[in-house]
Amino acid sequence: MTAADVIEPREPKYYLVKRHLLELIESLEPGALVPTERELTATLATSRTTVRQALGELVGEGRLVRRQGSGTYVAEPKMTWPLQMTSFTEQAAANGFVAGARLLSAERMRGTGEAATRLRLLPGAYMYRIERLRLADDTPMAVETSHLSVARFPGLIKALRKSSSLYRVLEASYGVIPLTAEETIETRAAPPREAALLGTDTGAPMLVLGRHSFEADGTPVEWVRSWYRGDRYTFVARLTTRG
Amino acid sequence: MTAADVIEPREPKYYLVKRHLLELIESLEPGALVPTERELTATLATSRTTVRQALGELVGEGRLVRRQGSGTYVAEPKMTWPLQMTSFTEQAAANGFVAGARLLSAERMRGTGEAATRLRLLPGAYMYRIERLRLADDTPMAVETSHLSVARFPGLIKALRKSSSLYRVLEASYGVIPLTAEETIETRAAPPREAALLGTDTGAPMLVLGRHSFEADGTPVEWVRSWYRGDRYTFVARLTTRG
DNA sequence: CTTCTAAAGTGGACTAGACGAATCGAATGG
DNA sequence: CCATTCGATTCGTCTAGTCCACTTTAGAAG
Repeated sequence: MTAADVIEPREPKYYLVKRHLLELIESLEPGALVPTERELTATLATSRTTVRQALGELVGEGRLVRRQGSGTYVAEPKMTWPLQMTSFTEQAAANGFVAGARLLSAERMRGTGEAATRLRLLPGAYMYRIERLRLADDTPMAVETSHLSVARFPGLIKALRKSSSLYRVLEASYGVIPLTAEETIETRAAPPREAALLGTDTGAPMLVLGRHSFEADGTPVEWVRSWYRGDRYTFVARLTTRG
Repeated sequence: MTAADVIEPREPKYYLVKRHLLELIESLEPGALVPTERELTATLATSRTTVRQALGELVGEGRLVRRQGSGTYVAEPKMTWPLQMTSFTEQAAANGFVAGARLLSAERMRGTGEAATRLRLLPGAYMYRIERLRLADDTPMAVETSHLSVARFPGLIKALRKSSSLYRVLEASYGVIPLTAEETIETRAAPPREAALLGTDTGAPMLVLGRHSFEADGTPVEWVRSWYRGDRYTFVARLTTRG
C-alpha cells in the first residue's frame, strides 16, 4: 500500500454525462425541458445507451422525469414523509394530506413464510393478506401489503371496505391499539406491478418500508410491507436519546 | 375506464430473466457460483445486456455479488442497522461491532449552502467539513461528511485525530451533548468516490442518511450526511406512539 | 518443488442500431 | 370552425458486438 493510501476512483463516461446534466438541471426550473436523448448523444459524442444510463440515475434520484413520446423534464423537488406515527392515515394528516386507500386484493390464506413467523401464527393457522394502494389527496403514494391473524380479527375484510384506516378499524371493532412498532427500511427495484400502480417504470429505485407492530403486552398485531417511490420521497424520523 | 379498473403491467424481458435468477438463488447457498453472463445469455436466448440488467438489479438488492474476472456469486444476507441512537459509535456497539473511523479530509471553510443554513451560521462564518470513512470491525460501512461550526468548537480537528468518536469529543472537550436529532433517509446512486471507498460500483443503489442534531435548548450541533451501501444494509427504527 | 508467465475466461464499459409505444401537432376532411 | 387522421418525434426495449480490466489456472522455467 502506498503512503497516501488514497483510493483513486476512475470515472465512467456516463458519470461525466451525469455531472454535465446535473449542472444543466441546476440552471433550470422544475418542469423545464432538457435536450432529447439523441441530441445529448450527438453533442456529448457518446452513445444513446450511455446517455440513458446517466438520465436513468437522475430520474431515480428524482431530478428528472421522463415522458415517453414527449421528452425529459426537470422534476419537482422530493417530498418528505415523516415516519414517527404508526398509521398511514395519521402520517398523511400530519403532512397535511387526506389519506385514502383503494383495496387491491384481500384474501384469507394459510400462514406461510416471514409473515406467519412475525405474527406468531400456529402451524396451519390462517392469516389475511390485504393489498391496498395508499393515496394522499388521491395521488398514489404506496403499495401496502398487510398481514394479520384471521383468528384474532374475524370479519376484518368486510369492516375494511367501509373505512380506509386499518388502525381505526382495529381499535373500533376489536379494541386493539398498536403501541410500538419496528420499522425496517431498505432499497429495492420496482417490480412491474408496483411500478404500474405507482406510475413509474419497472426497476425504478424504491424505498421499501416494513412495519411490525405490537400491542402493549408485546403481542404482534400486523406485519406490513409498503413500497414507496424512491424518486419522490425522503423519509424523516425524529430521534431522541433515551435515558 | 373499464369496470375492473385494473392496471395490467407488461413484464419486460429482463424481468423474466430476473425471476428466473431469483428462483435459482433461492435454491443455492450464499457463496455459490451462478452461471456466467455468457452462459445465461445462451441458455435464456437473450442478449448479454438484458442479462446484465437483471443481474445488476439483484446485485443492487443484495442477492448477488459480482467479482470481475472471477464470477457472480450468491450474496450473504443483508445486515440490519438500528437507527435509534444518535452516534455511529453507539450504533456499532449496540450491534456488537467495534466502531472505527479513517479521517479522509478535514477542512475549515466558509459556511455555504444547506450546511450553513442548518447550523444557523452567520453570513461569512466558518464551518468544519470533516469527511470520515466509518468502520465496523475494520470493515468500511459508510462515508460520513460532518459539518460543524468553527466558532463553537475551536480546535476540533486536532481533537478528532485522537478519538474516532465525534460525540465523545464534543462531550469531553466542549460539554456538548446532542439530545435530539432529525434523520432523513433517501436512495441515491453511488458517486465514483463513495463507491470506491465502500468497495462497490459507481451507480450502485445507496441509502443516504442525513442527521441534523440539536442540544436540549434547540441549538443545532452538527449536520451529517452518511452514505451506506443499499445492497448491504437494512435500517431498523423502533417507534412508539407518543402521548 | 517452487516460481513465474502467458493464456483463457470472467465481469465492466461502451457502441451502433433496430423496432416498438406513446405523444403531439399539422394536415385533412367534415 | 371542429374533429379526426396520420406522420414525425420522443422515450422504451432489446440486440449483437467490441474492447478492456481483472482473476484464475495451467504450463513453462528455474
